[in-house]
Amino acid sequence: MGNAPEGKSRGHTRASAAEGVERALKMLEGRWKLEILFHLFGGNVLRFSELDRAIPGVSQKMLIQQLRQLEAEGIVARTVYPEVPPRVEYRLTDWGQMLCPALDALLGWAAARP
Amino acid sequence: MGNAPEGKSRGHTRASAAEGVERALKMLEGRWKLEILFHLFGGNVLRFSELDRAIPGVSQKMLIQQLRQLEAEGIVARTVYPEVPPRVEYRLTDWGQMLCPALDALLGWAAARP
DNA sequence: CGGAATCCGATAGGATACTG
DNA sequence: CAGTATCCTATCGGATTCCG
Repeated sequence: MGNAPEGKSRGHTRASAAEGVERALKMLEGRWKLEILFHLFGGNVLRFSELDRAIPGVSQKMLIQQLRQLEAEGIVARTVYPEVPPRVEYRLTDWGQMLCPALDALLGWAAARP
Repeated sequence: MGNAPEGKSRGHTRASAAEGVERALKMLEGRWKLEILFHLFGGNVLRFSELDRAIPGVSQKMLIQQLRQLEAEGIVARTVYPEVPPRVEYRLTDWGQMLCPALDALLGWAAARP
């Protein structure tokens, strides 16, 4: 492709790397997603109402919206127990758990700010 | 604080880690920021017009806006040469360069999607 | 060349009320 | 309990025009 001065860790082109990271970031964008994720990291399993109470300021609409998006992306798993009253539990998928070190790298970078 | 099942890599509380990552992500949010960053990674130094041409679809307004935000956050450095016609160059700061491995971690995670 | 200023539509997110 | 549905606002981003 003309010029590739030197590769970054993998064999991506600048364009595809930008797109890939962009897609990854899009999955995490949203006012409440990170807060949800950090409550679920470590294998925690929480019900809708527990998340609602654990995250101050979130509305039910936003909470369910962000959860649904995380679920659609395969980061969060949703389990419905056919009981009455209804019980729904949220946890991270295996892949979702793998986000932790990546976010930690980002946190480390932010902490290194001059 | 009641319960701390087990810490993640560092000594952060869930709340502060979420906030920290949230701040980091906010710096990278914006339609064109990643594309800008990937053009500057590796020590590349580009003029405004070069970035403009290198990033198809971006308007001057958006380009300058995203550049200004990256500059304000200390990720990008802007150098003005008092010539005529004017010349302005953009490059990453040292700290900005350090973003690369963190984004690569994110890319690696995205690539591991089941 | 490297912007700034203005207008304008789309979307993200908040408040509130209602439901199976 | 775990959501829907509706309305409303603020911010984001695009298009265009003008300036030193």
